[in-house]
Amino acid sequence: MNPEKNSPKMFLETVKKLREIIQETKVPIGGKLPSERVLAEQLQVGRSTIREALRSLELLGLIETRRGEGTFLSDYRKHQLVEVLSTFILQDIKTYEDVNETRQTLEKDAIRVICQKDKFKQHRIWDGFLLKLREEQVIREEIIREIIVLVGNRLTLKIWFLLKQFAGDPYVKEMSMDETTIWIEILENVKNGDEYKAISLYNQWLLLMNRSEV
Amino acid sequence: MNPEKNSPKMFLETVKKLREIIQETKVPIGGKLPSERVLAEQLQVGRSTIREALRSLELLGLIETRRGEGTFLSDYRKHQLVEVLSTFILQDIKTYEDVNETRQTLEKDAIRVICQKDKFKQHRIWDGFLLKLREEQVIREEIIREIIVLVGNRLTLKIWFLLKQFAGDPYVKEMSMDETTIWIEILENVKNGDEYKAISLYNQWLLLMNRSEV
DNA sequence: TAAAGTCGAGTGGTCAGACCACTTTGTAAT
DNA sequence: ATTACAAAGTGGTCTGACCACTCGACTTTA
Repeated sequence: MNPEKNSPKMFLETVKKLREIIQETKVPIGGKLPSERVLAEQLQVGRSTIREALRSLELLGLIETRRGEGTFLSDYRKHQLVEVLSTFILQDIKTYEDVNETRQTLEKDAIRVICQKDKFKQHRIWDGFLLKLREEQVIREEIIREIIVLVGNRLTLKIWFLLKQFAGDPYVKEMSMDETTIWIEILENVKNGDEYKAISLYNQWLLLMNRSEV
Repeated sequence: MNPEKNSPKMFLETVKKLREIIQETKVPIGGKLPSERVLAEQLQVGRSTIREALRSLELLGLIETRRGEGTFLSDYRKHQLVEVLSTFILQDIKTYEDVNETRQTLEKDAIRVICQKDKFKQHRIWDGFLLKLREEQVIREEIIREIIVLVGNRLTLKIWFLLKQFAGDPYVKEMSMDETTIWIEILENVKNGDEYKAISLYNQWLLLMNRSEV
């Protein structure tokens, strides 16, 4: 009747412990982790258990393994996760809509915040985008990302980035004339700090996207 | 130079094959998958490889395993995407500020959406909350959660719920008189669908919270 | 006959040991 | 000093063996 021995989901415990090790030993991104055999002895578990945990983290893109070399802490902007999850999750259209809605929520709020902060109003980045919008092709994603980056909330940025990958997104397509026009207006209102107009235009853009997406 | 001999991550191949099996045999949600031993023979790989793949999917919340029973396809609506991702996303973002801001973004948007949807305006739930607010003690968290639930975006709800846990949150404390007053006003404006007033009051509440949080 | 108890087959959880393929490193031969 | 080769270390995989647990069929019992 050892409650600690009961340990349901040993491998989940291992995942947790691995994370602790990574944090405590301050492994830098790209840094090398102890070998599987060492970890097994260190955590007093079998190598297979260690491997199950490591493989899970690998599928998440948290770590990267190279045969003959070792296991390395990876930069977690890997896509494997998205590919796997999308086939399971995005089958459900409702979920797909949820993702889009949530992403749009973050984008709208970013626009609002930018409009409210004085220091951003005269930011020369807007003029740069306006120039690009009028001359060359710009992707809406670049603009939106720039806005969110400027807000400075890294958590929002990361969530947005992940959601963007999940959405089948029309973000990478080239912009139509109508869209370009709208985004020029949006940026001009952002420059002036006119929150309501900017949001209103963003909503117009969403409607435009939905129409053309049929 | 045998490209097929390069063996690009057998276990990743296994993940893919498992996905195919699940789709082809049309395993329903909650349905049982073949046992690990059967899968191993079916895919002509060792059981350990199968397990590494299954454990990865389990960490993602795509499957559920019960010792002595088997492996089951879990409801992808309650996937652990957010939980898992946030675990490592939040580890390098210690800033509570980011967490709080993001959560407030979601809350504000929920309020906006509720105000805009006609069918919610006369919802009797508001009257219920108003009654409770005036008589007994209600926790702000309940109100906010109810609002987000009503919006109906499960992803947002999950993210919000998670953020709430990470934030040191003052949400569970009892409400002061001032707060109660503000929330009564918020709900009344929500009832009337007055988006701007509701948001404005919410912002007032945030200021109040920041002052008293010193 | 019906209820209770027992046992075995099947399942996931874990471990140990053994290879393999590959990379790095150190050493020996040139 | 350079090169060639062997050894050690690492992840990748397989096998077989237990354990703990669940469930259902069977036996026993009232």
